[in-house]
Amino acid sequence: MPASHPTIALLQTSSLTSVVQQELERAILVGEYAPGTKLIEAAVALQLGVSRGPVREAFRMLEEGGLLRVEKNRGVFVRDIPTAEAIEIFDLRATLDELVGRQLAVHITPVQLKEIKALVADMERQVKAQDAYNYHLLNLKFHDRLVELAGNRKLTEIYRKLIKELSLFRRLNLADSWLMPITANEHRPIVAAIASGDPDAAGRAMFEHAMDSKNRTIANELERATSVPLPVKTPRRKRV
Amino acid sequence: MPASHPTIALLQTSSLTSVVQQELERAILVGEYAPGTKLIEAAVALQLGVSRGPVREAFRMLEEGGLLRVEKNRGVFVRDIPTAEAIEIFDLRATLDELVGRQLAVHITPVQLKEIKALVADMERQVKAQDAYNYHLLNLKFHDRLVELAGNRKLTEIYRKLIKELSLFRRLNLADSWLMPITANEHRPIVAAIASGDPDAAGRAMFEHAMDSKNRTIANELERATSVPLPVKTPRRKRV
DNA sequence: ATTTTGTAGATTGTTAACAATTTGCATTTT
DNA sequence: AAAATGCAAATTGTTAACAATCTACAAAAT
Repeated sequence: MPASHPTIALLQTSSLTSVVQQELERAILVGEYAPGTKLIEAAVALQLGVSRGPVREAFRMLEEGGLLRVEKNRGVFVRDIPTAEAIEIFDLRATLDELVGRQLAVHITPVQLKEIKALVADMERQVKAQDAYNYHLLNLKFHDRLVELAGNRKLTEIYRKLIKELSLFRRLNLADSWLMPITANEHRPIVAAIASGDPDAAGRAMFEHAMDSKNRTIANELERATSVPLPVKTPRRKRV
Repeated sequence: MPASHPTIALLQTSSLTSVVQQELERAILVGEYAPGTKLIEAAVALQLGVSRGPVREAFRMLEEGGLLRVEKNRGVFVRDIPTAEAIEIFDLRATLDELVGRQLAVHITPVQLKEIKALVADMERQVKAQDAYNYHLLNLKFHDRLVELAGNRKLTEIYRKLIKELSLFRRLNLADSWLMPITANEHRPIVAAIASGDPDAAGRAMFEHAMDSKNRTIANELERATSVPLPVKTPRRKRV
């Protein structure tokens, strides 16, 4: 089977639906559509130059993926992850990270270990440079790569889905830049535990790191919620 | 907000898309559409008395849910979970079950414990009665309920998704009825560990049970695969 | 005989039109 | 003034038609 022309390969794999899905997902994750935003079929269709059919299909996929919320006859909205759900996701992620640590301690190769160490070093450079944005990107990359190296594709798939949902949690992403050095300090011990080949130690290190991250983020969030109680605009409901 | 008339509530919540989605999911999980089966839009639409639009939207949801596989321009198929993927799912489930055990050991109430014990007793009755089918249903219920009682809705959601995918793994469901008494014997120790309040013990019991189930199922599958090597009909691919 | 080519039918991808519901706002009613 | 009522516009739900692609099979070429 010869490698097809790139344009042909593109036409064979991507339908309008899939392109719309990817583009909407990108826009949501990057914050172009904030949580709570209503997405109007016709507007999206017009903007992307397609008809409403593919847009609706993409909506259904993103709904199933946890990024959109659909209210029948009323529209689809970018999901806003409530704190309670974020806590659940954090707990779940901690357990998955524990599994990742256990797997890596046993199966990681020297080459992979080197790659991970390079990421940690890179992050430490961003800390020194006070570059919260690039640190954030590298941190995502670091954890994503660890999961990937654990070698369980289903795990990777679910992990990524959880990360996407978390990114809709109050768009906290860059806001908490002052704890950058704190989280950074936990990365070397994690790598060391993995390198030591002790599954329990590596699992525990990953778990604790995830839970620390959870506690910091939630504490942060609760503080913000109490100090700046911006009035919640309740959307009008249908009359029953 | 007064409780609406049931018919009104139905009309407000369920669109054609959602009904088609649920009906297809039911049919797939119950085995009416075997893994590998091609689903033809027009045929499904005709059968359910709707147009192709809602069917396509339901297809996209089920694709995202892991029950269907879509090949552009060629159709959608009921997914056939390869053994490698089943192994991944089993491993993942074991870790999730471990989390469930840890949570339950700490948080389960006496009433809930009683409910679980009743399920175990019921299963033991099915073993005595040699009723593999009802045992299977109760076993699903048992584990599903444990996850539910762990109190993490995101965990429950993901767990159920994994179970659904597993049910597409060679439709093994009832086939391995002779190991019914084996798995049944592991349930009481699990409940005991949870009741003891020791998170590590309960987590370990759940994890081990899940891994045992994995090993039995995979061994079973491999054996069948080698003893009855029925020729795999390779579908015709497009010429490139 | 095997492979290639051509073509009709089946099926999927996409769009456009129509139907039903909701939303916003002016008007009326209390 | 506040609450109900009644449209018109906006938006979503659904269907039907059209376009593009694939599949199956027959005919032709090697």
